[in-house]
Amino acid sequence: MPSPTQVLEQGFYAAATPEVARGLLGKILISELGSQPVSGRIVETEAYLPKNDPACHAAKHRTARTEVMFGPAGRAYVYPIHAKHCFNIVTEQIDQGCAVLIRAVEPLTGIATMQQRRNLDDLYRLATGPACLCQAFGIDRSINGVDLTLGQRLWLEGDGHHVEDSKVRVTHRIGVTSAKHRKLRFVMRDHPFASGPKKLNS
DNA sequence: AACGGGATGGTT
DNA sequence: ACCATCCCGTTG
Repeated sequence: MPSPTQVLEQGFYAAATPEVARGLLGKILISELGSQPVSGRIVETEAYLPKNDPACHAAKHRTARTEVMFGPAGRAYVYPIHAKHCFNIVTEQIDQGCAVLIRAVEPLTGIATMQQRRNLDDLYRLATGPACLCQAFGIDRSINGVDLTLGQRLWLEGDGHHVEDSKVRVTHRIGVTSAKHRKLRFVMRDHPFASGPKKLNS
């Protein structure tokens, strides 16, 4: 019989950011933001740290844009970039200013809906890349600050699937210019739904 | 008010 | 390699 699913609660997110990023691999992202539910399995994440991480939006100081990053863990931090959006989950304790970026998921359900939203059929590019998955899941800036621990509108679940360390590759972050050396990207090794250069993922 | 860059992604 | 596109933080 299938393993019971469980909504990820605040305690899951209120931990060290790299641990959360690693732990999110294999978890299920579920959106009921539109009329049709969609879901997918997370295959790629990045950690943005509260201290000594110049690539983190909250690195310098608190601004209007990054306000939710300083709020409770388990809330959505959605920011616009290049006329698109990226979806993050706030981590650690209040006032820390850190988050995990969700970079790619493997589509599971609601695929037709995702294909409509993306105006694209190719399953392998439907929700691969942070801005692509936002479009596929109906995530825009109106979602900024939403509590992801409620199991409503947008949330995450574990389904008992265990991701072994041997299946995880840790690399530098994609598209980040500062702190380029830091290994804070977590990706399922050789996964067909991961973004980024293939050689980085194997 | 003006300016420049960006945790992107699609095209050449 | 190029660039569309636009928001945000910084500077004046």
